[in-house]
Amino acid sequence: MKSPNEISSSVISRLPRYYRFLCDLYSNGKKRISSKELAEIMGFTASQVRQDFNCFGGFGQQGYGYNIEQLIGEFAGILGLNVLKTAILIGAGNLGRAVASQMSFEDKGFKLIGIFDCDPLYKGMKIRDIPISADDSIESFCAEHKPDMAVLCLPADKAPEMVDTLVATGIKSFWNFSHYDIHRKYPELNVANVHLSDSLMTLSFIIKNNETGE
Amino acid sequence: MKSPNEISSSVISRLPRYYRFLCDLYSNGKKRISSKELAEIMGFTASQVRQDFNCFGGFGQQGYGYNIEQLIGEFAGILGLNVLKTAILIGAGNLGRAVASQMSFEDKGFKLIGIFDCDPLYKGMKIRDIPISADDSIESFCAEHKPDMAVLCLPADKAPEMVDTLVATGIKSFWNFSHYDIHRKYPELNVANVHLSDSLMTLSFIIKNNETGE
DNA sequence: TAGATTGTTAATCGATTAACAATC
DNA sequence: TAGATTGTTAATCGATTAACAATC
Repeated sequence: MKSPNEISSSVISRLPRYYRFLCDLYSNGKKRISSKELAEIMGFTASQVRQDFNCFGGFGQQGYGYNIEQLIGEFAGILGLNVLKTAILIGAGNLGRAVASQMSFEDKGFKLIGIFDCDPLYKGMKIRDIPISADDSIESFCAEHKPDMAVLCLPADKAPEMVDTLVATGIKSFWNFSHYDIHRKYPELNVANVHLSDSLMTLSFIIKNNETGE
Repeated sequence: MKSPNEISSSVISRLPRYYRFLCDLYSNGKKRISSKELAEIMGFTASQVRQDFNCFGGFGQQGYGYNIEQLIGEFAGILGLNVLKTAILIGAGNLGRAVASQMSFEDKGFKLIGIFDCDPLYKGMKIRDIPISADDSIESFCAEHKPDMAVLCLPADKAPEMVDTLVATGIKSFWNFSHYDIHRKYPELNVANVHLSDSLMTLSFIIKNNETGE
């Protein structure tokens, strides 16, 4: 059992994966699992699974293993999925609309309450019953609804100014799909970056080295 | 200088970031940089930058630092961005269309040559001049064009069968947005996974722990 | 009870950081 | 030449793995 700020980033990066695999197992009807079996499925070692789990508490039982339903509950709590956080989405281009319409925010404790775009083309459109509003209404909207988090789906060149605006209205957390490096200017904010192009470059690297290597 | 398979996954995960920051610096007119300065911008240590670079060769010059244009070229080569790879995209839902229309595949050496969806709703539509075709034409298309890579933007429940089909046609690399775990069945394939929901859960975790912690 | 599997401590392994001689 | 900064070796730090007593 460790205090939250002692959890290493290696462990943190594995938490969503645990949650995902456990939910999967449970929906397939599995009720309990040993560290050995889970490790096999996820490609870890049993030691690592037990070490990771024990950062947060002793969830298992000797001779038996872990109760999957209980584990799912524990991880939901660890990840804060049951804490309600309101969110707005900035940038209703292809990516923004895809995220707004497909991501199940609710399962992660987020509630999408507003969508904004500078292009009047989208005005009047709705995604999941949320109207797309003009950029210039963001400040008044935030003043009124105090959203906790902003999803950034706009081009990198428009991001710096937008982040300044949003930070000024009190938003402290960002799910950032743009290539603007928020942490550099605002190291105190909560940021999760999604760099799709990094992922594609990694695949390019893997392909290149498998072709020459083997 | 290390051989490709000696490069640790920690180093690999940093390569796209180096490339991204260096391109950024260059487009801002910067010509040379020291490990110290680059480290500061990227949030690494100077030692780490030099260690990382020297996995691939001695690109710098004592007393001077690194030439950014040269570095960009080296990293493009390391990442295989100049090797042409053809790609198809499966699943033209919101996410698939967003990826097809916004991702700059060309910059990473990929060429998107086909888009497929099981839903006839999309039939006849084009994205970037690439027509969306029906799922049942995938096999003949692959037999003819032998694509190197497939982007998977379909639901997890349809993914296993699709991967079997694609593997049978000879595709060895996948950019996987679905939650199906390809590596479990096919450990030999080249796979880069994108788990947007993992990223959002990580943000949830960060938010939760900053609120209680500070 | 015997077998299984945990929680946890100790050992190993690898990655990051520090230091410094080489050299531009 | 003096100053700056690399490439690289050594030291440190942290993460993963192994081992095992505790116990269900």
